[in-house]
Amino acid sequence: MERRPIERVRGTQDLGTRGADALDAVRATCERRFAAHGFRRVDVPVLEAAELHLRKSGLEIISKLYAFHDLGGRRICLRPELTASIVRAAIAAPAPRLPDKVFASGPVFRYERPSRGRFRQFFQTGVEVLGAEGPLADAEVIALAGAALDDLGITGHVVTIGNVGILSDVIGRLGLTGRRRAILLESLEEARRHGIDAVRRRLATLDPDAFAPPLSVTDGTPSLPVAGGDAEAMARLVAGTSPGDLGRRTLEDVTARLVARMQGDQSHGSVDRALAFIAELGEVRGNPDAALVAGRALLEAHGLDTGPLAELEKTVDLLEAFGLDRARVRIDLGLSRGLQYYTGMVFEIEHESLGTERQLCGGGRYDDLVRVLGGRQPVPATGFSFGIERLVMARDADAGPLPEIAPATILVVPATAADVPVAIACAAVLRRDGIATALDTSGRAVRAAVTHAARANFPVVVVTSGDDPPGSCRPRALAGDGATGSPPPAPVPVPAANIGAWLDSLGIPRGRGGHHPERES
RNA sequence: GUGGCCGUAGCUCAAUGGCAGAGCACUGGAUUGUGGCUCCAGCGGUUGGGGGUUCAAAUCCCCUCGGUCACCCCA
Repeated sequence: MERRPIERVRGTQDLGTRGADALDAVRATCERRFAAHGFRRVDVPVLEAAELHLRKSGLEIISKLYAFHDLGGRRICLRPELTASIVRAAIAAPAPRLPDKVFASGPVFRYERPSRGRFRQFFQTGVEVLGAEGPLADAEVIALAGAALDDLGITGHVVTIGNVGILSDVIGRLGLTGRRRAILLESLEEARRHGIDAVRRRLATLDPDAFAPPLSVTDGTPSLPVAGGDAEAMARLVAGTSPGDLGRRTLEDVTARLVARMQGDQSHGSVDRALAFIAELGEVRGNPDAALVAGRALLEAHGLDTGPLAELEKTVDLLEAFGLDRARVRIDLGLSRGLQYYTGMVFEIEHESLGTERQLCGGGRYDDLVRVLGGRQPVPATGFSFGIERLVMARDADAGPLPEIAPATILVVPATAADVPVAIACAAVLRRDGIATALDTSGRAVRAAVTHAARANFPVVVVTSGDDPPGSCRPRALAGDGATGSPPPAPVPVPAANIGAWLDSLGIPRGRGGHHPERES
C-alpha cells in the first residue's frame, strides 16, 4: 500500500492558526469598514458557468481559468474573481432600489505560475456600487479602499488612478470597432512598457489588415493591394463600371467608399492615429496636478473632448474631501488594467514592500458589464477588489506581524483524574458566563499543565478539585495585572460564577481574541 | 508560459564524495495541586520524489514535484 504523503496542490497553501487568524482578521477589518459605509454583504458561488467569465473577460482569460466539465456535461469553472458573479446575481434578482452597495469575500482561482504573493487559490474581498454613475461614486470606492488600508495600519502604499474612457472615446471617434478596438484598448500598458512598435507588431500579427496600404488607382486600372480576396473582386467590379455611372464622384472615391463599407473600420490611417495617441497617452502620469495639466494639453492638441479628463479631475478633488492623502495619489493615463470590462475610471493600489507582486487592490468603473452579461437595462457600476494575502503581507511589513491569539481565555485543569467531572462542570459555568474556556484533556500533572498554559498564551489557568467548596475553583492569572511571573502560594478557591468580574478587574478580556501582553512585540 | 537559484527533524539551519548534526520547539522529570528561566533525559529523518554515476551520494548527473527571484501577466 502506498504510504507516501499526499502533496498540496500547486499554488495553494495550508494555513496554521497563526496564518488563518491573520487572514481572517484582515478580511474582518476590511468588511467592518465596508459595512460602516453602508455596504451590505452578499455571497455568490465559487462555481459558475464558464461562459460567465469567458463572456466577461474575453477569450484571452481562458488559459488562466480553472474550467472543467461536470458530470452533467456542463462547462463549469472556479471563479477567477467576484465581480462577474455579483453582477450575474444582480441581473437575476435586481436590487429593489439603486444604487445597490454590496461587498463580498471569498476564495478565487487562477491558473497562473505561483510565486511570492501569487497563488492559484487566494482570497479577495471587495465592493461594488451598482447603479451609480459619476465621479462621486468613483471617488467613494477609491477612498473606501484607502480607509480600509488605514484601518489595517498599512502606510506604504500608492493609489494610481487612470481613465480608460479617454482612449475608448478616441478609438470610437476614429471609427475603430470590434476586435481592432479591443486590441488597441488593451495595448495601453504594453505601449509604455515595450514601446509603440511592439503594439504595432502585435496588431499586425493579430489583425493583418490593420496596416493595409492606401488605395491607389492608376490609368483606370485599380490596384488594390488590400488583403482579402473580396477586395480584388470588388476592384474588378468597380473597374468594369463606366465613368458615366459614377455621377460626380471619381472612381477612386467610389472604390474607397466600397472598401470602407465592406471592411468596416479598416482604415489604416485611423489605426496609426490611434497608436500615436496611445503612445502619448502612456506618458501622462505623475502627481495629480501636473498630470492633469499634461492630459488636458494632450487632448486639446488632438482636438478631443476633455470630458473624461474633467471627470478624473473631479474624482481626484473629491478624494481629498473623503480624507485620502493627496500625496499618496498618482495619475496615470496609461493605466488600463488587465480585465477588459472597465469603461471609465480605473485604479490600483500598490505597496512598496511586496516586490514583483505588489498590487494590493484593483478596480474601476464598468458601465457596460450588466448589458454584456444579459441585463436588459444598462446599469452603471464601479468597485474594487483587494487581494487579502497581499494585505496581510503589507500589514506585516508596515506594522509588524499580528500578535498570536490565545486559544481561549481560560484553561481549566482537573487537579487529579478524579476531579475531571468537577472541571467539566466548572468549564461549562465559565462558558455560560461568556468566557472562552478550554479544558485540559491531556491528563498530565498540574505543574506541567500550567507550564503548557503559560507557553500556549492562555491568560488564565484554573485548577478545579472536588476538595474545594462546590462551584469554586483556583484561578491563576498568567497575564495582565495579576501575573506574578514566579511560583506563588497556591491560589485560593473562588466561586466560578465570580471569575468574570475577576477577569475584568485584571484587565483580561473574556472572549477569545485577547493577546498575551508580555508576548506582544 | 521563459530563464536563474533553492529543497536536510515541526521551525531556522550545519554537514564542501566518507558515521545526518545543532539551536529552538515538543514530551517527561528535577516539589505526586500551579509559570515562561535553569538543569537532566527523551521524542524526532525513505536528506521533496524517482532514476543514474561511484567502493561510498544530502553532496555529482538526469527526470519530476514544490518553493523562490527576474521577465510575462495579474489581486
